[in-house]
Amino acid sequence: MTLKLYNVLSRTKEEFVPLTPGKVNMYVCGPTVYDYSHIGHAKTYVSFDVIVRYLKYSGYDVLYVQNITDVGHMLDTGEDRILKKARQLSAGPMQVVETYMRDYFADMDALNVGRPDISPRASGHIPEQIAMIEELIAKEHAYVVDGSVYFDVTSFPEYGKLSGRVIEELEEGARVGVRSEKHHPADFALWKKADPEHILRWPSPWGVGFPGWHVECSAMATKYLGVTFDIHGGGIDNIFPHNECEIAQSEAAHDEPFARYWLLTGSLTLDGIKMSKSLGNTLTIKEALAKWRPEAIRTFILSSHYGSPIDFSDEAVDAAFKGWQRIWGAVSVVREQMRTAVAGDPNPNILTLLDEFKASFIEKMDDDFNAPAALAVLQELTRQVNILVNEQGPHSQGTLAAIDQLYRELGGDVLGIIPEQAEASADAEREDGLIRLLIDLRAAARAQKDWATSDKVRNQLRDLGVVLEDRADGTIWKLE
RNA sequence: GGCGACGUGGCCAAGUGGUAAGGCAGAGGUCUGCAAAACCUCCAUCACCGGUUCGAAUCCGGUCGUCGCCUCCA
Repeated sequence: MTLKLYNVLSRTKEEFVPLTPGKVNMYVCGPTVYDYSHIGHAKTYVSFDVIVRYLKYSGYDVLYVQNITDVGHMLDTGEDRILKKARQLSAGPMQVVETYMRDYFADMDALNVGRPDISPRASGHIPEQIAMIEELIAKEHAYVVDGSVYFDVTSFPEYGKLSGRVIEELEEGARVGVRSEKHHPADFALWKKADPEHILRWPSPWGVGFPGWHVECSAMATKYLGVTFDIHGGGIDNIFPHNECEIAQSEAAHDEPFARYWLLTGSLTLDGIKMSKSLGNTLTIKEALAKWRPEAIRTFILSSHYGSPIDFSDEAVDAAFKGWQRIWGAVSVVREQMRTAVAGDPNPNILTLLDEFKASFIEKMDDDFNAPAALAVLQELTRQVNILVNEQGPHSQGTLAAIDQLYRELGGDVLGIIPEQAEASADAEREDGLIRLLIDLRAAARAQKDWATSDKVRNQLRDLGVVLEDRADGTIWKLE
C-alpha cells in the first residue's frame, strides 16, 4: 500500500517518497484576490483539499501553504489588476484585497475546503522577494534595467522543463509589444519600476517599485517550506509561464531542486467553454451555492480525476447531486436506526465486509488520488448498506456504528461530502423534534387509515422542503 | 503556427496489455394505503484506419475531432 502520484515534472506516475519520512511540505498557488471566486477556483481547491485530506488520513504530517496574491499580478495592459479594481470601486487597494480575500475564505469554508496551514500574502513578503532577487543578480541570473529587474532565461538551461516549452520557439512566437528593455523576449520581470500613479509600491535597491508576479511563490514557498519541498500544486493553466518561472528563479537562486512533485489540476469549462471575464460566461461559487448544496458541487468535482478537465453544466451537477443523495440516504438511515438500536457488538461478517470496502477505497486513492474510483467504491458500499438496513436486521448498535464510522472516515474525513449530522444549525435539534412530533401524529392518522390527514402532513412538509419516507421500520425525514 | 491533453453506452466518468467500475437517465420487476426510498434484471467492445502481440480501449504510426496553454486567469 504505497501512494503513487502523477508528477507533471517527469510526466510519469511515481511512488511518493517525502523528503522527511512521515512529513509532507506542500505549496499550492492561491488566488489573486481582486474579484469573487468562481467555480474554477472551486475545482482547483476542492481537488487539493481532498489531496491534503487523504495525505493526512494516510498518516502524514502535512504542512499546507497556499499564497494570496495581492500585488504584482498585471493585466496585459500593464495595469495591476488590484489597482484597477480599486479604482473602479473608489477604494484603496488593500481594502479590495481584504474584501475579496475574506470572501474567498468564506466560499472555501462553505465548500468544506479546509484552510491552508499558512496563507502568506505577497505584499507581506517584500523583503524576502527583494532578497531573492538580489541573490539572482549576484549569481548573474538577473539584470537591472532602469529600475526594473529581469530574469535572464538564457542563464537557466533547464528553463522549460516543466511545461515543455523551448526558449527558441518562444522567441519566434514573441509578440510585437515586447518590452524592449528585456534582453530576451522570454525574460520575465522580477521587480518593476513603479510609475507615479502606481500606488502599490515599495523601496528597493533598484528604486521604488513592486515585485513581479512569479517571485512571490518562490520566495514564500522557500520561507515556509524550505529550499526543496515535496509537493507543488496549482491549476494546469499556470504551468506556463508562472510555474516554469518559479522553478527557474528558485533553482537558479539556490542551486537546489525546487518542488519534487508537481501536481496540476485540469481546467474547468462552463458549458463547454472556458470561463473568462471577456466572454462573460462566469459562474461564481456563491451563484453555484445558491443552486446546489456544497456536497453536490464537491461530488461533481470529485467525479472526475483531479488532473482531468471538467465541464460544468446544470445537468452534470444535478446528476452528481443525485448520486450523492443515494449515499447520503443510506447514511441517514443508518444514523436513524442507531437511535433505537439495541446495544451489542458489531457483526463480525459485516466488519469484514466494511474492511474490504475500506481497503478498496484506499487502493483507489493511493493511485494518484483517484477520487472518482473511490467514489464508486462508496457507491458499491452504499448498495450493500442499503441491503443491510432495508432488507436485513435489525442490527446492533455496534454494527450500525461501524458502518457510520466508515462513512465518516471515507466520505467525511477524506472526501468531505458526508456531513457530521443532517443539519448543523443551532436550531437543528428543535427542528428535528418538531418534525418527529408531526411524524408521530401522522403515524396515528395512518393507523386509523386516515389518509387525508396523513397526506396533508406529508405534502405540506414537502412544500417546506422536508421529505418524509415511510419505511417498514418507521418514517424518516430529510431535507430537500 | 508551436507545446500539451483528450476522444469509453443517451449524459457524466473509472479503467493504460488478458475479453469494459460507478453514478445519472431509460425499460421491466419486488416492496408499499399512496408517494418516496431501496433492492433485482436489462441497456457499450471503447472516434476512425493501419501496425505490434497468442491477446489491445489500453503499445506504435496515421487521419479526423475537441479542449487547454503560448497574453491575465485556478
